[in-house]
Amino acid sequence: MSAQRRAVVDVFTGEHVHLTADEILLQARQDLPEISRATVYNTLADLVEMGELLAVSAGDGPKRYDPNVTRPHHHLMCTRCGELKDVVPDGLEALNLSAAELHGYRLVGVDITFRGLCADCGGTVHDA
Amino acid sequence: MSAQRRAVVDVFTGEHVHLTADEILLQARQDLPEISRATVYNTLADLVEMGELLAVSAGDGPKRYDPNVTRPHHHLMCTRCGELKDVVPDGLEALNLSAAELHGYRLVGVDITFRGLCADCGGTVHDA
DNA sequence: GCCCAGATTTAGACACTGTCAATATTTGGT
DNA sequence: ACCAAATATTGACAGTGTCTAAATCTGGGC
Repeated sequence: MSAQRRAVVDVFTGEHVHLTADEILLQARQDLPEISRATVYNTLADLVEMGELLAVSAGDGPKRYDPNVTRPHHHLMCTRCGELKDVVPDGLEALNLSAAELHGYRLVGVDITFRGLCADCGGTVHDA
Repeated sequence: MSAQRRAVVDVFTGEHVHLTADEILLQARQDLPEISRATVYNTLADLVEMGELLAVSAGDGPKRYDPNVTRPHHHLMCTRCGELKDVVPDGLEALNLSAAELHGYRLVGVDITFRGLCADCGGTVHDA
């Protein structure tokens, strides 16, 4: 394992946030200033392939990388700043598609994204 | 209302598919060959603003535009070709986040995307 | 019918996210 | 130390979407 890959992996140790590739690049450059963008993308792709990271594309904006791969979960996204939180909603078991709704698809999984405003963007404060 | 806007609106009459901006541009050009890309984007943004269309960004690839705004619904997406179907899953009412899971967010809505393979991409046929 | 203000359209440049190919460098085994 | 294979780097490229400046069109008032 090269120093570059270690620098990318190290970004995630202790971090429980969902970073974008660009944020990961900036963080990794604090350890290893000469690391290139392509290497970060390559390493992230490898980590996703290996199952060490989850790539989450929610709404607009760039993909975010989720180091929480041990517990299945869904996401709560701030529609203003893009911040993601992991959540495990209640009532998941009851959710399903009737045969008629399947339209001949072979179902693989389901992604649930709750949309809202985080505390910093006006969450529980007022209504606009 | 200009001829250009009409050409964009006309793309959706009778169509029940979820087109990308590029597909809409190509269709509109069959009526009005000189229509520009920027106008299509402007018009789509206006239609979304007016509530006549829903912009759906599911997974990778470009946004798709959903003319079904009368009935709330969710989506079933082919992870290979990107095709979208509208669905209304069972068990929606039971789905929710506990207060602890809200993390101070003000909840606005929820998007549910079922992932699968459509019939053309290997849906009900076999496993590889 | 003409004119003008405002809205709309256009072309093209630009930005962002991500991918790719060619080349250079590093790594680890022998 | 050498060599083959893996990895990293640079910079070009692609797809999607936005923006700006200039041209054009529209519709109301006369």
